[in-house]
Amino acid sequence: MAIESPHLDATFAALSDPTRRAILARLALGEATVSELAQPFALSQPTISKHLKVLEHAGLIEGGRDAQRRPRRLRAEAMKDAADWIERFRDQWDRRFDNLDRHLATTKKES
Amino acid sequence: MAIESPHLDATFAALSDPTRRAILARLALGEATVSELAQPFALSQPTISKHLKVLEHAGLIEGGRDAQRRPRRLRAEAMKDAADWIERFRDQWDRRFDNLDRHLATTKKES
DNA sequence: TGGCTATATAGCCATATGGCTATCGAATCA
DNA sequence: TGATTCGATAGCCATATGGCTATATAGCCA
Repeated sequence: MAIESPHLDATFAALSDPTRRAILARLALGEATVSELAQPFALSQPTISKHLKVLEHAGLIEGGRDAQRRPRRLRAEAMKDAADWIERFRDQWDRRFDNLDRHLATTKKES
Repeated sequence: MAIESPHLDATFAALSDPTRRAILARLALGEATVSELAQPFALSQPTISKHLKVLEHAGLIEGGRDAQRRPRRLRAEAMKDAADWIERFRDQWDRRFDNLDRHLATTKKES
């Protein structure tokens, strides 16, 4: 278990905001410009740009250029480490649910 | 895709700190008291308590009591939603790696 | 060139975060 | 009872975060 990881820090921090998660979800469908990304939100354009910078800093998106547009696209690979980190706990929550199932089954049988 | 989720916010935010991730990793091995949890870190006891509160608020841990001790244990199920959220992108990063593999294979063949 | 469009940057504000020390409260033990 | 131990809480500080408006920059079009 890596004791420190600025990359994980940045990734999880980036994912902790609902606006940024929505942006990532949108980008999963294909690249989009800043104005397209901003459109669903009641937030100013600079605020969206700030969110994009956070996502970029975490490596979760990257930007190209198309004239005066800066289309962003997803870099889903940047989520891999975060996913791996969480997945290590999967057996523990599975086990929990198994126990619950077993418990419910027992309770049912007893009633 | 849920548009808002305070629970996901709190979970990802909790995971964004290396101290807290280390605490979770420790708790994956079994419950532990505050002083046990604090021991590996060069941080004051109140600072650890603050981190524990963040983890508790995210539902990632829970506390019991044993005399004047408050042993914490992991609630790994609380990671499930976060894991599910991330996993939706897995095919995208797999595809990326597949593309890379294919590209490398082609390059190799050509050289 | 001038004006419009797309985006970035600067600067401000309020709140949150992560650290600390000092202190309180509760339980144990001598 | 009094001292000790475990942990929580209060209060302080510096920095980060998420929002805004105003403005700068860059590219396109008339």
